[in-house]
Amino acid sequence: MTGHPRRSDARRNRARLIEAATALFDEVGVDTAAMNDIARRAGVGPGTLWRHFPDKEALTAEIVGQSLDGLAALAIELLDEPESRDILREWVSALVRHIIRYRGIATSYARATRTGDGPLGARCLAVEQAATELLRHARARSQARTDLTGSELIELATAVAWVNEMTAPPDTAERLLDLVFEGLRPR
Amino acid sequence: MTGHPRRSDARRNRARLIEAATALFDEVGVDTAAMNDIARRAGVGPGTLWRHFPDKEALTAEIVGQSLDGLAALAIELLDEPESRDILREWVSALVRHIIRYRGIATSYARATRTGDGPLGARCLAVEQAATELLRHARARSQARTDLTGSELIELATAVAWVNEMTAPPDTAERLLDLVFEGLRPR
DNA sequence: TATAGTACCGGAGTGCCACTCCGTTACGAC
DNA sequence: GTCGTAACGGAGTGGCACTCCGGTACTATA
Repeated sequence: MTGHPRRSDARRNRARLIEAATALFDEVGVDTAAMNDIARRAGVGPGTLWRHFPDKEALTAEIVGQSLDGLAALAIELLDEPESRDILREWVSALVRHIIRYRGIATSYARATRTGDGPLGARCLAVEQAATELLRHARARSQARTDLTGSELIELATAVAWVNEMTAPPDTAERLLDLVFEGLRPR
Repeated sequence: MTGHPRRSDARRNRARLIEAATALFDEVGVDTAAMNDIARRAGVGPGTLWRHFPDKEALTAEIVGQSLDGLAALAIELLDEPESRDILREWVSALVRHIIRYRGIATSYARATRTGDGPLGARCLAVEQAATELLRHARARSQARTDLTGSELIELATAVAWVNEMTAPPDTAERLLDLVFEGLRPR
């Protein structure tokens, strides 16, 4: 599946590109970071960047993918935790923090989750499955309404992350999550 | 404040530009519509478009502003309705539908609401005030939790509208609004 | 360890975008 | 009618994601 092993310079350049992109994404956000800047920072020509990653989303997926996989793994860990903890809420918080970490990524997520294809698509589906699993667990403990689906949960989490990206204060997200979980009506 | 009356050709071109932009925004969405295309459709040079509207957001504000004002007005109307109706929920639905109507507008809204300046800013502040007023009304009738603020309500509505823009089915919004209003927990 | 074959590289180039500048046109005050 | 100037048209700019191709350098083979 992975085909022939790549040439040594190709491997080296790929590593440099990922390193440069990670740094730039952290500094200025995914949507602001220009592909040419990433290439220059990696000490590599633009053409090289585009050969390694066919479009910007592919590069983004490479950078962000690992921590996305981490979210699916976190769900499995949490399912083994003691009963008392509200693991659904904890996991959604982690998801939102993850999206916020890379500014400008919420849009890519939403699109990838919807279509399910592209380099991000598969990972987003895995995250959605994790959500469904956590939801089943939470429902059994009366911590979530029974008609709520995994994709709805993801959609709301993504939406909260997006609006938090837009509005300056970064602690808004937790408050909004509280509102979404408990509802806008009085209890 | 409005200065000298404009020349006749200037007034005519401005009207044509607004007409063309409205049509194109409706057809392809605000973010996809290119300024040059709007100018060509209006039968006007690009320079003319840019003199009338200093940037794309100014044009957007002009097109979208009227229905935004309509939302503030709608709030006042609703406050006179009979007690039985859930006017907060109705108004938020209208807000979300309004944002969805022009694809790609949620981002501009979120930014304008946050900063409060720019041509959209003032109108967004008015909408936020309307939300605060409706919230006061709803709180008195136990239809909203007491610690919910107008800006939080707007943020959540904008977030739902945005995620609905991203995910294809346009009827998602009402379902997500239901979830947000009632909460993800069992009642 | 020289050489050939080719995987890979560098960077100029493309098309589209929002946005600017300036020489020219035509409106309307007199 | 004529003149000052508001307003116009459109070529131009810089930055973006993305492409193409002539040249470079890695590695399999001897």
